[in-house]
Amino acid sequence: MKTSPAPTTGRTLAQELLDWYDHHHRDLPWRISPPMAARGIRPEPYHIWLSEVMLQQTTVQAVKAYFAKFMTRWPTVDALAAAPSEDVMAAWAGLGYYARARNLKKCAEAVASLHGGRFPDTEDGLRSLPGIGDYTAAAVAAIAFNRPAAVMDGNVERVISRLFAIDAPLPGSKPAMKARVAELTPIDRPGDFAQAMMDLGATICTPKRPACALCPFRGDCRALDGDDPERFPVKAAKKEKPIRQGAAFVAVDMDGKVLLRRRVETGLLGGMTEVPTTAWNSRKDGETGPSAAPFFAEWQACGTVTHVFTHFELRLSIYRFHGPAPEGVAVHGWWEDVANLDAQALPTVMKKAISQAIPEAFPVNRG
DNA sequence: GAGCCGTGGAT
DNA sequence: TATCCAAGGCT
Repeated sequence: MKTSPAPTTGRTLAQELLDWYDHHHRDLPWRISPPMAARGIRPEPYHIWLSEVMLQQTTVQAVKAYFAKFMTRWPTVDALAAAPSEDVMAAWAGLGYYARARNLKKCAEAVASLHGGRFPDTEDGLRSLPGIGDYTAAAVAAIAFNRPAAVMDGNVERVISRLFAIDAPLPGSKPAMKARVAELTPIDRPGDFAQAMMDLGATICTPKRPACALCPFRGDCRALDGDDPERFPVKAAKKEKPIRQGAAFVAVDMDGKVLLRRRVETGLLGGMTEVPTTAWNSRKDGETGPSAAPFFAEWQACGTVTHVFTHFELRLSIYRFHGPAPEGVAVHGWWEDVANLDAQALPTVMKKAISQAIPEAFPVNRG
């Protein structure tokens, strides 16, 4: 057991990590692996940027299919900039945090029109673009442009907080932790260092049951010295989620078309497609029943759908109608063929609501 | 600075 | 079942 020490010098730690990365890095569709990099292959900034935005608060597993879809449909940032917003939103549907998709489009347009289709190659330049914050600016600068930027995400926070046994709770301790990262980041291979820290956090230095025996920092880790790595990082307590309730109305006309609407551009599910719903509030369900439907008809109750958002839980009562569409009902929306619902920008909660009323709307072809 | 902003997988 | 939380950004 070490008594003092100061973990070894920053350069040594970085070297230990890079050696580990050379052997244990993950192969990812947007990544240039060390052997490829050794042959002079550089990452494509567009690919790094797109993957980083998709990966914000989102798992690698979930991102892979979306990244492939975007690569096929929009191979360049110019192609993405020229795409209709509705197409981009529909392609993003299901991935969540839809402000990312709106900003993705804005960012692509800015790069295409203001920068000639090339991403800025500095942290500050990247940081000024829509949807690119501290993390993404540093990540793209380091990975795509080999800039020695201090990259800190949730993985890095975990690794650093354990390595130095930082007791101060997040997010307050973030600046101090970033300073540590900056000290450790090597001048050569800053991009690989950043990716190595994140791979380490994702595969070895995990939130639960970290595989410390396999960690390149096992001889330097203060948390491991203390015998309880899971204690880090220390985080501020989070508050509980309120429950909101509402009703959703799935209307199907005589041609088998469903009444849809587009949500306002900002806020929750901004710019996405929905079926008509009441407001989502905390009142009792009886006050938001079929009397709030988009038109008067024999609405049939068909159960409830529960969906958990980031800061509240939603309980939606679902109502179904099948019959001739009243005149003028779709002035603020449109009737969409059930067979074409997959091409719409429907967030998951809306697919759940529609599936409750029309079980065959989204055939379960998985598994 | 703290609240808002999705979703699905792991434990 | 409940909880956490994943390559965060914007206001």
